[in-house]
Amino acid sequence: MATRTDALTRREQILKEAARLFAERGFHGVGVDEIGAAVGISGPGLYRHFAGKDAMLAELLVGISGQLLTGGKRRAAEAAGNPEAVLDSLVEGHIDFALDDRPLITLHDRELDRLRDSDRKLVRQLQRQYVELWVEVVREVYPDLAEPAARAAVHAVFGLLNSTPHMGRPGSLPGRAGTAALLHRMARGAFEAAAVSASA
Amino acid sequence: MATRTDALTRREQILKEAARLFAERGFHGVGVDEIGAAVGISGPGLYRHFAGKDAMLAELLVGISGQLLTGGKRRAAEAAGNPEAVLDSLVEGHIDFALDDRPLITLHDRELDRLRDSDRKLVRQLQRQYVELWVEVVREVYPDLAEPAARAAVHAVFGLLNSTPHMGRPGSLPGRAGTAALLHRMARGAFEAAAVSASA
DNA sequence: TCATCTTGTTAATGAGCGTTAACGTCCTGC
DNA sequence: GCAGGACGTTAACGCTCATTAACAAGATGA
Repeated sequence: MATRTDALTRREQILKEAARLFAERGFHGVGVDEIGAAVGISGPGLYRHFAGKDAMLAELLVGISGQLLTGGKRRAAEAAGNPEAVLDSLVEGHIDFALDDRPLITLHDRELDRLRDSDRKLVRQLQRQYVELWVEVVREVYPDLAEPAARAAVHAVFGLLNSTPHMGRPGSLPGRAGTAALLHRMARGAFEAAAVSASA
Repeated sequence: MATRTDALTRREQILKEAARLFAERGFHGVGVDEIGAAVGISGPGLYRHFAGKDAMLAELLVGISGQLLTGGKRRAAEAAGNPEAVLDSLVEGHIDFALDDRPLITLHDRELDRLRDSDRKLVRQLQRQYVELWVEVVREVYPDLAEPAARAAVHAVFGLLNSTPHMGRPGSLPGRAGTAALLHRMARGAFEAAAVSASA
């Protein structure tokens, strides 16, 4: 039994490879044999670890949404009382996630509809809570922003931050730190610009 | 034979419904019978109009990329000599597209991998040209922005503008005009913020 | 030493689905 | 008025693919 120190458990290996493959070719586009092959076992051996292909996707998506929400809440609590700092921390956390787990980010808004009703509802609820967390903070930093506009702005900034999978992999970028800084500035600039509607 | 005035040709009906269904449930997630049913004919009747399911997706994606590029070139030519105006016009055109053809925007960066090699290459080439068009204009407006950063910024703004499908359909938005204006301000604000790296 | 759990394997099953065949019908133009 | 194309229909084929069955082999522990 693989412990904490030596790499990943078989289950975790499978989830990681499945995430990569799902992100590359879509849930329906990848077969169980391929997922098995990616971890060195073949085909139906996966069923010793998961109830089915659907269960892998469900666990991935619920995990993503949960991680985002949990991390967001933690950051909000850490910088509580300082909305500017909370917003910066949320942006930073989301960027880390987008840069470090590109396949998961891709899955996150691409394969949600393939889930069983109950799982989909759960994921949507987690996503909604995450959005609301952002909306609240954004409205504290920019009080002039009405709630519908704030919500739209938050979705737009998510789109901005989640664009990392579309950027060519290696050399065309300013490096990880530079990309993170660029995205951070752009996100804050986008919110700032969204809020100037108060003057009109 | 349906002419320009009365609604859509059968082919166009099919493409429209196929786009909607592909966007909702993914290319592999929707069957030809469903597409047929959506236009009132059933299943294999589609093969009188298209060589196959793949051909529908190919025509949709090539069409999208082509429209975006053509429109972008036209706008660049119309406002030539005034980079600020060109950039605003590009942003406006992209927003119109994102708001009026949400299903197509969704397909655009979701199902590209399901194409035959030749079609995929064509679409990628059109997309690349479109990106380059933006990058050139952005670098004229913000000369301090290095090319890799400009390219990353363009992708990020595409992500921002293409976020419309994630916003709840009707009442939660500030209305079409308001949403368009909001997205426009945010896009410009994001570029502006991207460019302030020169001061650091 | 022997039951048992874990973790695999390969072969079979069965459903879903894209595609083709074979066959009608209506409209059009000579 | 009738040949032929445009446009549909239903039935059948064949392939892919998730899932299950049946079976094996190494570790564990009484």
